[in-house]
Amino acid sequence: MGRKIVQEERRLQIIEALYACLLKKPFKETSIKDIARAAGVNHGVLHYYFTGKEEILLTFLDHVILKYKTDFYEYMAAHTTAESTPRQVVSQMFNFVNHRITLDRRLSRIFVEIWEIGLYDKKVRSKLRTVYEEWIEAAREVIMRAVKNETLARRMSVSLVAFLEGMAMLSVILEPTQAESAETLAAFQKRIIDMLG
Amino acid sequence: MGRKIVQEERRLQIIEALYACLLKKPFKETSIKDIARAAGVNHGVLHYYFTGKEEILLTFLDHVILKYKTDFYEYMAAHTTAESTPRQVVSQMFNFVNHRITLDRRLSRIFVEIWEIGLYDKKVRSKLRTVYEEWIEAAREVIMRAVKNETLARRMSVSLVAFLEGMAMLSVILEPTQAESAETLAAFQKRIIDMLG
Amino acid sequence: MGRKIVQEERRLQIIEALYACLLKKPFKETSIKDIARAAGVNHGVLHYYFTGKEEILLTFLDHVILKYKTDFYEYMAAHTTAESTPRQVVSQMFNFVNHRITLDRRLSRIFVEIWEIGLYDKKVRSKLRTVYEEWIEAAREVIMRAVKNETLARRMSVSLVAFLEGMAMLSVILEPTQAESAETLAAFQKRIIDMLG
Amino acid sequence: MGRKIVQEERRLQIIEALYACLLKKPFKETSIKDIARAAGVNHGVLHYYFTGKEEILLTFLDHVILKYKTDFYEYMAAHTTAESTPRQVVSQMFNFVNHRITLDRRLSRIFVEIWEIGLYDKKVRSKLRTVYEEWIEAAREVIMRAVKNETLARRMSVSLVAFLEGMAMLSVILEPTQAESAETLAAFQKRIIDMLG
DNA sequence: CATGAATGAGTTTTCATTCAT
DNA sequence: GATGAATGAAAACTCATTCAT
Repeated sequence: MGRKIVQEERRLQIIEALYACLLKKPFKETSIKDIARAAGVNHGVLHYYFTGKEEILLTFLDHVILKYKTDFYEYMAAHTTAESTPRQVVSQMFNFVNHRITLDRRLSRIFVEIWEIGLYDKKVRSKLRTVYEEWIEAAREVIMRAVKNETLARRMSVSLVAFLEGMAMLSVILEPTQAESAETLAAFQKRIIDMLG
Repeated sequence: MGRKIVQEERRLQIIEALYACLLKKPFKETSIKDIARAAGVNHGVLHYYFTGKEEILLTFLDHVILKYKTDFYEYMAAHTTAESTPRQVVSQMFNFVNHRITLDRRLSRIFVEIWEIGLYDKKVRSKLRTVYEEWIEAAREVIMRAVKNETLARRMSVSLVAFLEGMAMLSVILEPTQAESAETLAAFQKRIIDMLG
Repeated sequence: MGRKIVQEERRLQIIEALYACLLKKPFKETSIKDIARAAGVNHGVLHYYFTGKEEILLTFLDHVILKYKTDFYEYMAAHTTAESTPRQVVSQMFNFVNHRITLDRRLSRIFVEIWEIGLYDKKVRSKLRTVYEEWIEAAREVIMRAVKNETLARRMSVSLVAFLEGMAMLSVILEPTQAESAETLAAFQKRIIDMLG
Repeated sequence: MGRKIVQEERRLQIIEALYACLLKKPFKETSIKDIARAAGVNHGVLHYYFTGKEEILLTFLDHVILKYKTDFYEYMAAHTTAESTPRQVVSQMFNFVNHRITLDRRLSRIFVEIWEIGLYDKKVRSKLRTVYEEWIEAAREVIMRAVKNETLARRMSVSLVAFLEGMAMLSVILEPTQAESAETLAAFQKRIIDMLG
């Protein structure tokens, strides 16, 4: 019993160490020993709790995804009610996404890193695919309440996610001020909200 | 005389080999010997023509950027005239960007790879910054002819580039059909053209 | 506990292997793998215990220096007393230096090697400087007991060390018999002892 | 005819380049291309005029030795006559050796380098052996004129050469001022001259 | 379970040497 | 003769992984 919990804590400790490492170095250049050092454990331990570097990354990814998904639904539950208009719901969705995801430059950096890994790693790509499909689907559902057009809602949600991820990438490369990015996001999203009628 | 040409050809041969390698493996996992093998030359040659792996990448990047920039201006010159309306010009710009860049999945993959490298490599990031700034600027100029509003034109061009790059990334991860992506692009761009009045 | 000892033993084993290698090849031509082979360990081990080739050399140097310094003071303690005359003390010093250092051709070879490394390597030169300054100082102190003249004692000790090291070098190049060298050393040193009055 | 001269000039040009290189880097780290660059010629040329790096060094050594030998005999011829006393001759010998050899730190550095090479390279060691034997013999002859004792003269000359080379080495490692070294040399040599009666 | 010593494959880089032009 | 392109062997170093204690 306690065993399993200790195990889970150790694994958590390790994936948090990976997060810290990824802020400094690309995954490829992050050695098992780097992660172990950051986690404050012996490097042998990592091979005990994980089958290898890849599994650490995959587990890390699962945790990040779960965390943001949970946060999203909690946020939406806290900021919208059954009476909220579609525009209000969409607006709250933008609030969450902007501040918790797109404008979080550290997260953006890590995601650019993960996209790249996903290019060549099937398992990572598969997880990313699920994330984006789920995200697009969530957006589509919210949008559908306003536009009532499947195809249009789907396209709008895909475009939205593409735009947001593109902004995340550009913010990492161009390093504009938060304000600049926030304004561009706001202007774009205002258009969308206007379209919802 | 012939010497300089041989040099340039060899360098070209090598960066083309890098291109081929990047379709299979991330840059970090692509060894000098891999590139040499792909180029059909001895690995020592790569150190003769380049100071190291990084310079090969940087040169590759320069070539790619130059190629697309040249192609873009040639395309625009061939497809627009002084009499073209702003909408026609923007429309042609979309034509080029969609088919030659955003929907070219191989190019998209390579750019995701380069974004990631730029995360930690100053020189690469600096080149990327220039590319995106130039691209945004080019789009802004074209858009300005229609909207006559600096701030708006800038925001629209940033949003456009973010959207296109986001679409490129999503197409790499989600691997939708060309048609799907093309439709999403078209729908989005139609909105923009409509906005130009 | 045992861990630290294993570490120290391995390091010792490795620097002893370096000693053996230096009898055969110059340091520059001695590869990490050569040293590993001589030590009977995997080459990776050398990178585990040392940061690189230079550190192995520096550690080796420290050990050699410490060993001879310790031996010297032990020898002097064993062969002289508070009642020994200055001449007797100087004589014992010569005994030690001749047999343990100057006439040890293997040591001489290694020191010629180290001189050369010190030519271009600051850390090695710095260590050599300390060694020679200490040696000159030790000789000066002993000589001072007899000549009571600072300048003279200093010059005599510098000359002595220069002569001894020159003899070491010549013995390496000319490869005379031990006897020849010993006689030259004895004759020279007899002069010095005579000078002490 | 002219051919041979051109050849000889090229070879000279190359060994002078080696001299320049040796002031900066150890021989082992000096590449053929380094020497070629210093000589202002194509690296292929070096393989045309020499069979390899070693032959360049050997030729260089021959030239240095010849130069100093010639200079020495010229100097002695210019500064002594048949009427000069043995003490005067020895004194002039010291003058030459001190200023042209022992106190020339650049030459000393290069000789430390060459000693080291001679440790492991038979041909170089053989040349060095000849040099030192000749030098000792030259000194012995001069000293013999005063002391009339074969064994003593031999020992004195060996000691002298050992001392001078030891001083050269120490000056390279300890980097004392020229004055300090000159004084130590003078004091030592005064003793010798006094011994000559 | 934890530790850290050991392994060995793999990477970038340097360079003497060769050789076609 | 001169040039510089090409070769391939060898170097230092890194690191995921294994395993005995």
